[in-house]
Amino acid sequence: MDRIDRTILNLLQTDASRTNADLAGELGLAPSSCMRRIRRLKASGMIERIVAILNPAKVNRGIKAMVMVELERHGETWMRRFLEPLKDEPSVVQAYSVSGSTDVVMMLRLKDIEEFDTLSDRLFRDDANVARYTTLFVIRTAKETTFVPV
Amino acid sequence: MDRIDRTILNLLQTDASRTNADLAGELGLAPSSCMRRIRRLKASGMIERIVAILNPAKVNRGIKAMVMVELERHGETWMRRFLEPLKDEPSVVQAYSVSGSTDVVMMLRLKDIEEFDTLSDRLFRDDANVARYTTLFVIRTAKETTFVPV
DNA sequence: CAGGTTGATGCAATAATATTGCAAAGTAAT
DNA sequence: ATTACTTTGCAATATTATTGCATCAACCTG
Repeated sequence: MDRIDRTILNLLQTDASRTNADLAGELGLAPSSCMRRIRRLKASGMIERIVAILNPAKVNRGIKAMVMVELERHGETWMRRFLEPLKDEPSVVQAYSVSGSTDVVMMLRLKDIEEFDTLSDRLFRDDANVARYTTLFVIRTAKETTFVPV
Repeated sequence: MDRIDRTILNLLQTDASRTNADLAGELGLAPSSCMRRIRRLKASGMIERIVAILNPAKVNRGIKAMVMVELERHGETWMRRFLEPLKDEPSVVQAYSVSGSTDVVMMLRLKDIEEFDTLSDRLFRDDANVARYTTLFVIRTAKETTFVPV
Protein backbone atom coordinates (compact mmCIF):
# COMPACT_ATOMS: atom_id res chain seq x y z
CA MET A 1 0.00 0.00 0.00
CA ASP A 2 2.03 2.91 -1.26
CA ARG A 3 1.05 6.26 -2.67
CA ILE A 4 0.32 4.77 -6.08
CA ASP A 5 -2.10 2.21 -4.67
CA ARG A 6 -3.90 4.93 -2.78
CA THR A 7 -4.22 7.00 -5.92
CA ILE A 8 -5.60 4.01 -7.79
CA LEU A 9 -8.19 3.47 -5.08
CA ASN A 10 -9.25 7.08 -5.15
CA LEU A 11 -9.55 7.13 -8.91
CA LEU A 12 -11.52 3.89 -9.06
CA GLN A 13 -13.85 5.07 -6.33
CA THR A 14 -14.66 8.04 -8.50
CA ASP A 15 -14.91 6.24 -11.81
CA ALA A 16 -14.29 2.56 -12.25
CA SER A 17 -15.26 2.57 -15.90
CA ARG A 18 -11.99 4.15 -16.98
CA THR A 19 -9.75 1.95 -19.02
CA ASN A 20 -6.69 0.50 -17.44
CA ALA A 21 -4.45 2.20 -19.97
CA ASP A 22 -6.05 5.53 -19.10
CA LEU A 23 -5.44 5.04 -15.40
CA ALA A 24 -1.90 3.89 -16.04
CA GLY A 25 -1.24 7.01 -18.05
CA GLU A 26 -2.45 9.24 -15.24
CA LEU A 27 -0.23 7.41 -12.79
CA GLY A 28 2.81 7.34 -15.04
CA LEU A 29 2.80 3.56 -15.04
CA ALA A 30 2.78 0.96 -17.76
CA PRO A 31 -0.69 -0.54 -18.30
CA SER A 32 0.45 -3.97 -17.23
CA SER A 33 1.90 -2.71 -13.95
CA CYS A 34 -1.21 -0.75 -13.21
CA MET A 35 -3.41 -3.72 -13.89
CA ARG A 36 -1.40 -5.95 -11.61
CA ARG A 37 -1.79 -3.46 -8.82
CA ILE A 38 -5.53 -3.28 -9.32
CA ARG A 39 -5.73 -7.03 -9.28
CA ARG A 40 -3.76 -7.12 -6.07
CA LEU A 41 -6.07 -4.58 -4.48
CA LYS A 42 -9.03 -6.73 -5.42
CA ALA A 43 -7.43 -9.94 -4.22
CA SER A 44 -6.56 -8.38 -0.88
CA GLY A 45 -10.18 -7.40 -0.39
CA MET A 46 -9.43 -3.73 -0.28
CA ILE A 47 -11.56 -3.30 -3.38
CA GLU A 48 -14.71 -5.12 -2.47
CA ARG A 49 -16.63 -4.83 -5.71
CA ILE A 50 -17.33 -2.77 -8.79
CA VAL A 51 -20.92 -1.61 -9.02
CA ALA A 52 -23.22 0.66 -10.94
CA ILE A 53 -24.71 3.50 -8.92
CA LEU A 54 -28.22 4.38 -10.06
CA ASN A 55 -30.11 7.62 -9.80
CA PRO A 56 -32.78 6.72 -7.22
CA ALA A 57 -35.27 9.27 -8.42
CA LYS A 58 -35.06 8.01 -11.98
CA VAL A 59 -35.67 4.42 -10.99
CA ASN A 60 -38.68 5.34 -8.90
CA ARG A 61 -37.11 5.22 -5.46
CA GLY A 62 -37.21 8.91 -4.77
CA ILE A 63 -38.12 8.77 -1.11
CA LYS A 64 -35.52 8.28 1.54
CA ALA A 65 -36.27 7.80 5.21
CA MET A 66 -34.33 7.05 8.32
CA VAL A 67 -35.84 5.05 11.14
CA MET A 68 -34.50 4.90 14.67
CA VAL A 69 -35.69 1.90 16.61
CA GLU A 70 -35.69 1.22 20.31
CA LEU A 71 -36.14 -2.39 21.28
CA GLU A 72 -37.94 -3.75 24.32
CA ARG A 73 -35.18 -6.22 25.00
CA HIS A 74 -31.81 -5.25 23.57
CA GLY A 75 -29.73 -8.35 24.29
CA GLU A 76 -27.53 -9.85 21.61
CA THR A 77 -30.11 -12.46 20.68
CA TRP A 78 -32.98 -10.04 20.36
CA MET A 79 -30.84 -7.66 18.42
CA ARG A 80 -29.89 -10.33 15.94
CA ARG A 81 -33.46 -11.45 15.68
CA PHE A 82 -34.43 -7.95 14.66
CA LEU A 83 -31.53 -7.24 12.32
CA GLU A 84 -31.34 -10.51 10.44
CA PRO A 85 -34.63 -10.21 8.50
CA LEU A 86 -33.67 -6.74 7.34
CA LYS A 87 -31.13 -8.26 4.99
CA ASP A 88 -33.96 -9.61 2.88
CA GLU A 89 -35.78 -6.31 2.69
CA PRO A 90 -34.80 -4.65 -0.57
CA SER A 91 -36.00 -1.26 0.64
CA VAL A 92 -33.63 -1.34 3.58
CA VAL A 93 -30.33 -0.12 2.25
CA GLN A 94 -28.52 0.39 5.53
CA ALA A 95 -29.07 -1.07 9.00
CA TYR A 96 -26.86 -0.57 12.03
CA SER A 97 -26.93 -1.28 15.70
CA VAL A 98 -25.72 1.83 17.44
CA SER A 99 -24.61 3.21 20.78
CA GLY A 100 -26.98 5.31 22.89
CA SER A 101 -30.63 4.94 23.78
CA THR A 102 -31.57 4.07 20.23
CA ASP A 103 -30.75 0.47 19.39
CA VAL A 104 -31.00 0.38 15.63
CA VAL A 105 -30.80 2.94 12.86
CA MET A 106 -31.80 2.12 9.33
CA MET A 107 -32.06 3.87 6.00
CA LEU A 108 -34.90 3.13 3.64
CA ARG A 109 -35.23 3.76 -0.08
CA LEU A 110 -38.88 3.92 -1.02
CA LYS A 111 -41.13 4.52 -3.95
CA ASP A 112 -43.85 6.35 -2.06
CA ILE A 113 -45.38 6.86 1.34
CA GLU A 114 -47.63 3.91 0.95
CA GLU A 115 -44.62 1.68 0.66
CA PHE A 116 -43.34 3.14 3.89
CA ASP A 117 -46.63 2.40 5.58
CA THR A 118 -46.65 -1.21 4.45
CA LEU A 119 -43.05 -1.73 5.44
CA SER A 120 -43.30 -0.12 8.86
CA ASP A 121 -46.34 -2.25 9.59
CA ARG A 122 -44.38 -5.33 8.85
CA LEU A 123 -41.08 -4.36 10.47
CA PHE A 124 -42.11 -2.30 13.47
CA ARG A 125 -45.77 -2.40 14.41
CA ASP A 126 -46.05 -6.15 14.08
CA ASP A 127 -42.91 -6.77 16.10
CA ALA A 128 -43.68 -7.03 19.81
CA ASN A 129 -40.06 -6.36 20.66
CA VAL A 130 -40.09 -2.90 19.10
CA ALA A 131 -40.71 -0.49 21.95
CA ARG A 132 -40.63 2.70 19.95
CA TYR A 133 -39.58 3.97 16.55
CA THR A 134 -39.04 7.38 15.05
CA THR A 135 -38.98 8.19 11.38
CA LEU A 136 -37.11 11.05 9.79
CA PHE A 137 -37.87 11.73 6.15
CA VAL A 138 -35.08 13.14 4.05
CA ILE A 139 -35.99 16.54 2.69
CA ARG A 140 -32.79 17.38 0.91
CA THR A 141 -29.72 15.35 0.14
CA ALA A 142 -26.71 17.58 0.54
CA LYS A 143 -24.18 14.82 0.07
CA GLU A 144 -24.26 11.12 -0.61
CA THR A 145 -21.16 9.32 -1.70
CA THR A 146 -19.51 5.93 -1.63
CA PHE A 147 -16.14 7.61 -1.70
CA VAL A 148 -13.86 7.06 1.25
CA PRO A 149 -10.59 8.95 1.11
CA VAL A 150 -7.54 6.75 1.39
CA MET B 1 -37.62 0.69 -19.55
CA ASP B 2 -38.79 -2.87 -19.97
CA ARG B 3 -38.04 -5.99 -18.03
CA ILE B 4 -34.70 -6.48 -19.75
CA ASP B 5 -33.51 -3.01 -18.79
CA ARG B 6 -34.50 -3.65 -15.21
CA THR B 7 -32.58 -6.89 -15.17
CA ILE B 8 -29.53 -5.16 -16.57
CA LEU B 9 -29.72 -2.54 -13.84
CA ASN B 10 -30.01 -5.14 -11.14
CA LEU B 11 -27.11 -7.14 -12.48
CA LEU B 12 -24.87 -4.11 -12.86
CA GLN B 13 -25.71 -2.91 -9.39
CA THR B 14 -24.44 -6.22 -8.09
CA ASP B 15 -21.37 -6.52 -10.27
CA ALA B 16 -20.42 -3.99 -12.90
CA SER B 17 -17.16 -5.71 -13.73
CA ARG B 18 -18.86 -8.46 -15.72
CA THR B 19 -18.16 -8.44 -19.41
CA ASN B 20 -20.82 -7.29 -21.76
CA ALA B 21 -20.88 -10.65 -23.52
CA ASP B 22 -21.42 -12.36 -20.20
CA LEU B 23 -24.35 -10.12 -19.34
CA ALA B 24 -25.80 -10.54 -22.80
CA GLY B 25 -25.64 -14.30 -22.44
CA GLU B 26 -27.54 -14.20 -19.18
CA LEU B 27 -30.19 -12.04 -20.76
CA GLY B 28 -30.47 -14.05 -23.95
CA LEU B 29 -29.42 -11.05 -26.00
CA ALA B 30 -26.68 -10.46 -28.53
CA PRO B 31 -23.70 -8.58 -27.04
CA SER B 32 -24.27 -5.61 -29.29
CA SER B 33 -27.90 -5.24 -28.28
CA CYS B 34 -27.03 -5.53 -24.63
CA MET B 35 -24.33 -2.93 -24.95
CA ARG B 36 -26.64 -0.49 -26.65
CA ARG B 37 -29.11 -0.85 -23.81
CA ILE B 38 -26.45 -0.22 -21.23
CA ARG B 39 -25.31 2.84 -23.10
CA ARG B 40 -28.84 4.10 -23.23
CA LEU B 41 -29.26 3.59 -19.50
CA LYS B 42 -26.12 5.60 -18.90
CA ALA B 43 -27.11 8.35 -21.30
CA SER B 44 -30.52 8.69 -19.68
CA GLY B 45 -28.86 9.17 -16.32
CA MET B 46 -30.44 6.10 -14.82
CA ILE B 47 -26.97 4.68 -14.35
CA GLU B 48 -25.15 7.51 -12.66
CA ARG B 49 -21.68 6.06 -12.45
CA ILE B 50 -19.56 2.96 -12.12
CA VAL B 51 -17.48 2.90 -8.96
CA ALA B 52 -15.26 0.71 -6.86
CA ILE B 53 -16.58 -0.04 -3.40
CA LEU B 54 -13.81 -0.37 -0.84
CA ASN B 55 -13.71 -2.28 2.40
CA PRO B 56 -13.66 0.58 4.93
CA ALA B 57 -11.93 -1.42 7.63
CA LYS B 58 -9.13 -2.40 5.30
CA VAL B 59 -8.47 1.15 4.20
CA ASN B 60 -8.36 2.41 7.76
CA ARG B 61 -11.79 3.93 7.98
CA GLY B 62 -13.28 1.41 10.35
CA ILE B 63 -15.33 3.77 12.49
CA LYS B 64 -18.74 4.88 11.43
CA ALA B 65 -20.80 7.47 13.25
CA MET B 66 -24.07 9.23 12.74
CA VAL B 67 -24.61 12.77 13.93
CA MET B 68 -27.96 14.44 14.36
CA VAL B 69 -27.80 18.20 14.40
CA GLU B 70 -30.29 20.76 15.58
CA LEU B 71 -29.70 24.28 14.35
CA GLU B 72 -30.39 27.50 16.20
CA ARG B 73 -31.93 29.06 13.12
CA HIS B 74 -33.29 26.58 10.60
CA GLY B 75 -34.25 28.85 7.70
CA GLU B 76 -33.26 27.94 4.17
CA THR B 77 -30.25 30.22 4.23
CA TRP B 78 -28.88 28.92 7.49
CA MET B 79 -29.50 25.39 6.42
CA ARG B 80 -27.56 25.87 3.24
CA ARG B 81 -24.78 27.62 5.11
CA PHE B 82 -24.43 24.57 7.30
CA LEU B 83 -24.75 21.92 4.59
CA GLU B 84 -22.58 23.44 1.90
CA PRO B 85 -19.20 23.05 3.62
CA LEU B 86 -19.92 19.41 4.34
CA LYS B 87 -19.38 18.61 0.67
CA ASP B 88 -15.71 19.34 1.11
CA GLU B 89 -15.32 17.12 4.15
CA PRO B 90 -14.04 13.76 2.99
CA SER B 91 -15.11 12.08 6.22
CA VAL B 92 -18.72 13.09 5.68
CA VAL B 93 -20.17 10.46 3.39
CA GLN B 94 -23.84 11.35 3.72
CA ALA B 95 -25.61 14.55 4.78
CA TYR B 96 -29.33 15.20 4.71
CA SER B 97 -31.75 17.76 5.92
CA VAL B 98 -34.65 15.91 7.46
CA SER B 99 -38.15 16.33 8.80
CA GLY B 100 -38.78 16.49 12.53
CA SER B 101 -37.04 18.29 15.38
CA THR B 102 -33.62 17.29 14.10
CA ASP B 103 -32.52 19.45 11.20
CA VAL B 104 -29.60 17.55 9.75
CA VAL B 105 -28.43 13.96 9.83
CA MET B 106 -25.02 12.98 8.64
CA MET B 107 -22.93 9.85 8.39
CA LEU B 108 -19.21 9.93 9.05
CA ARG B 109 -16.47 7.51 8.10
CA LEU B 110 -13.55 7.88 10.43
CA LYS B 111 -10.15 6.44 11.17
CA ASP B 112 -10.34 6.77 14.94
CA ILE B 113 -12.00 8.65 17.76
CA GLU B 114 -9.47 11.41 17.61
CA GLU B 115 -10.53 12.17 14.09
CA PHE B 116 -14.09 12.41 15.32
CA ASP B 117 -13.03 14.84 18.01
CA THR B 118 -11.20 17.09 15.57
CA LEU B 119 -14.04 17.02 13.10
CA SER B 120 -16.82 17.69 15.59
CA ASP B 121 -14.84 20.62 16.95
CA ARG B 122 -14.67 22.11 13.54
CA LEU B 123 -18.19 21.30 12.33
CA PHE B 124 -20.30 21.59 15.46
CA ARG B 125 -18.65 23.21 18.45
CA ASP B 126 -17.18 26.08 16.48
CA ASP B 127 -20.45 26.79 14.70
CA ALA B 128 -22.59 29.23 16.67
CA ASN B 129 -25.67 28.15 14.77
CA VAL B 130 -25.49 24.57 16.02
CA ALA B 131 -27.85 24.40 18.98
CA ARG B 132 -27.35 20.74 19.81
CA TYR B 133 -25.88 17.61 18.31
CA THR B 134 -26.09 13.95 19.16
CA THR B 135 -23.69 11.29 18.02
CA LEU B 136 -24.51 7.63 17.56
CA PHE B 137 -21.58 5.33 16.96
CA VAL B 138 -22.20 2.30 14.82
CA ILE B 139 -21.58 -0.88 16.76
CA ARG B 140 -22.54 -3.41 14.15
CA THR B 141 -23.33 -3.08 10.48
CA ALA B 142 -26.14 -5.47 9.67
CA LYS B 143 -26.60 -4.24 6.14
CA GLU B 144 -25.03 -1.66 3.90
CA THR B 145 -25.67 -1.70 0.21
CA THR B 146 -25.82 0.55 -2.80
CA PHE B 147 -28.35 -1.78 -4.38
CA VAL B 148 -31.78 -0.36 -5.11
CA PRO B 149 -34.25 -2.86 -6.50
CA VAL B 150 -35.74 -1.82 -9.81
C1' DC C 1 -55.46 -3.33 -43.88
C1' DA C 2 -51.51 -1.57 -46.83
C1' DG C 3 -47.83 1.52 -46.31
C1' DG C 4 -44.70 4.04 -43.72
C1' DT C 5 -42.08 5.17 -39.62
C1' DT C 6 -39.58 4.08 -35.69
C1' DG C 7 -36.76 1.48 -32.95
C1' DA C 8 -34.66 -2.91 -31.54
C1' DT C 9 -32.25 -6.98 -32.99
C1' DG C 10 -28.31 -10.27 -34.49
C1' DC C 11 -24.35 -10.90 -37.24
C1' DA C 12 -19.83 -10.12 -38.67
C1' DA C 13 -15.88 -7.15 -39.35
C1' DT C 14 -12.97 -3.99 -36.91
C1' DA C 15 -11.07 -1.41 -33.19
C1' DA C 16 -9.87 -1.08 -28.50
C1' DT C 17 -8.50 -3.14 -24.34
C1' DA C 18 -6.93 -6.59 -21.17
C1' DT C 19 -3.71 -10.18 -20.17
C1' DT C 20 0.54 -12.83 -20.16
C1' DG C 21 5.58 -14.21 -20.42
C1' DC C 22 9.84 -12.53 -19.79
C1' DA C 23 14.02 -9.89 -19.05
C1' DA C 24 15.58 -5.95 -16.61
C1' DA C 25 15.59 -2.83 -12.79
C1' DG C 26 14.74 -1.86 -8.06
C1' DT C 27 14.67 -2.93 -2.82
C1' DA C 28 15.75 -4.81 1.48
C1' DA C 29 18.17 -7.70 4.49
C1' DT C 30 22.39 -9.77 5.79
C1' DA D 1 28.51 -7.09 -2.22
C1' DT D 2 25.26 -11.07 -2.54
C1' DT D 3 21.02 -13.00 -2.33
C1' DA D 4 16.14 -13.28 -2.46
C1' DC D 5 12.13 -11.01 -3.59
C1' DT D 6 9.16 -7.59 -5.84
C1' DT D 7 7.95 -4.47 -9.32
C1' DT D 8 8.51 -2.70 -13.74
C1' DG D 9 8.02 -2.05 -18.97
C1' DC D 10 7.79 -4.15 -23.33
C1' DA D 11 5.81 -6.81 -26.80
C1' DA D 12 3.01 -10.65 -28.28
C1' DT D 13 -1.55 -12.62 -27.69
C1' DA D 14 -6.17 -13.17 -26.24
C1' DT D 15 -10.54 -10.90 -24.90
C1' DT D 16 -13.74 -7.66 -25.23
C1' DA D 17 -16.03 -3.57 -26.98
C1' DT D 18 -17.77 -1.14 -30.88
C1' DT D 19 -19.70 -0.21 -35.40
C1' DG D 20 -22.22 -0.73 -39.91
C1' DC D 21 -25.72 -2.98 -41.83
C1' DA D 22 -29.64 -5.75 -43.12
C1' DT D 23 -33.66 -7.69 -40.96
C1' DC D 24 -37.52 -7.83 -38.05
C1' DA D 25 -41.31 -6.30 -35.03
C1' DA D 26 -44.46 -2.84 -33.21
C1' DC D 27 -47.16 0.96 -33.96
C1' DC D 28 -49.44 4.67 -36.28
C1' DT D 29 -52.07 6.75 -40.03
C1' DG D 30 -54.81 7.17 -43.80
